[in-house]
Amino acid sequence: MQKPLYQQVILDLEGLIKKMKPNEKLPSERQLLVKYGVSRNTIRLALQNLEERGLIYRLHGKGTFVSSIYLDRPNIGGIYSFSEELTREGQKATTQNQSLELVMPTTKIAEQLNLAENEQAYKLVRLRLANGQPRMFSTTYLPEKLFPKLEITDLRSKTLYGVLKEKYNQLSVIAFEDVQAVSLGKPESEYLDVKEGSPSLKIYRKTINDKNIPIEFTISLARGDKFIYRSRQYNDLIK
Amino acid sequence: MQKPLYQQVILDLEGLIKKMKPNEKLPSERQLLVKYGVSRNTIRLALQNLEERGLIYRLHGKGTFVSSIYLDRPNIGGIYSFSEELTREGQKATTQNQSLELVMPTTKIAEQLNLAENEQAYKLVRLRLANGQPRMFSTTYLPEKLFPKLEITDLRSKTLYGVLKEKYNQLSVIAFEDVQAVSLGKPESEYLDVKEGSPSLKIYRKTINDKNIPIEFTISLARGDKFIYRSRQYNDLIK
DNA sequence: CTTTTTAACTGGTTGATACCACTTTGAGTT
DNA sequence: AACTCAAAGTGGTATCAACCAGTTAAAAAG
Repeated sequence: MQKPLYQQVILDLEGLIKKMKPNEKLPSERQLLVKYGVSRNTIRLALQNLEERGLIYRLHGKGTFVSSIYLDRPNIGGIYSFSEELTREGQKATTQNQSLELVMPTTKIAEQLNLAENEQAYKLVRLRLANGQPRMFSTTYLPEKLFPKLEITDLRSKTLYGVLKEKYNQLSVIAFEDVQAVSLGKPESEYLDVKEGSPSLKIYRKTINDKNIPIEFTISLARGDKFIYRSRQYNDLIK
Repeated sequence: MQKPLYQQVILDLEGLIKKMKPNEKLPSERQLLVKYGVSRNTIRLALQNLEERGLIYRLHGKGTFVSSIYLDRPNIGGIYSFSEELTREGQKATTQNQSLELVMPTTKIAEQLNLAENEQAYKLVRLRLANGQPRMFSTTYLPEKLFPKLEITDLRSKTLYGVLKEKYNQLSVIAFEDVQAVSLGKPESEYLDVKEGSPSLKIYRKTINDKNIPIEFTISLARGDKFIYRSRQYNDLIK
């Protein structure tokens, strides 16, 4: 049971890229095709994947090059993780797990998680703090069928993603996030320890696994004055 | 001078998707191939693009489905291609170029653009509208040495990125963006036609070209009730 | 020697074909 | 009626071939 060819090419090219300098030119597609003994389609599949993840960029008529950002920023393309972001800034991140319960989701949530009529979901409410100060208030929904017997005690020593990965063997691959600016209502403002009506980031996140199946849907509220959302956008759009 | 086939397919499928419900099944690749009279390669190219942009998702052995990624959809976000994203949604995107002047940037701006002590920058102020309604107020700084003799008339018929690419051969590759929630002050609230103190997204963007040189720094304010910022985060795993 | 043109690169698009891996369905068996 | 399993359908991987569209450098022209 061997991995697909294009994934083998990806792995090899990743090693090659790591040894190269930013903006250095990679072998052309036709050279790679000979080197690996595969078709050009397969090479292009691999390159496309590397481009999507920001490791390389391609210029029509010129060639394929190592992206510069990758080397400077180790966390490139990684799924956004609250604790990782904070520890990188030297702050201490803690999480208060407020509650975990099995609920019948609203139609909107069920739609996001691809749940059928009578399927339930876990509702996890968390408060994230930095240096003991509230930063983000999150409500997470997880399909019950994917994570049977999830316990709040599972989350005592591990992060949520750690539990999903180790206990349920669920790997998140892509997260879609929508970010909006809102005014805080009363209950949330109390959680975040700010005045009612304060500006806040409302973040919707939907995470899917490698089978394109949704494994998580989270709605977060973050303090506008203490929280910055960071992202990187790659220019791969059609012109 | 015709658009590539797969892009025509994309446009047509976008129209189809808009009429469908979340999680509804699309025609199979082999059905689409007959319908459009193109090869399966072309169909898959189109579907792959739609999948990347989160409009559809595919399940091995089951089919291709309409994504539920759009939430309330008051607007589609992604500052990166404001006009393209909007026209794709069937909305009419327009830009009012308020002013363009050559200025001596603040140290903060100069730092972002890698400018030396006495180097100047163009300051471009724009108001972006959707269906005639103000959505985003942007102030953009461009290094004068990279874009000599930039004229506001250049922007009459083309987008900013179009001008940068065609007149100056500058290709943006990566944009770093920081997003924050703020309350709008008086002048900005008037521009965006909302009450003072309304929640707003403040977006800092730094764009870098293929030589790793900063070519643009923009600070934007977007209406919190009408603008959603969307991003996609990839995990390190190979799909 | 400078300019122009051509040829040889580069990645981008498209077609045709085949088989693999996973899911659902339905015919056949028990 | 329930079960088994083959067939048909789905997207995923892979090859071969050809041409298009930008870019660059070498050859030809002035």
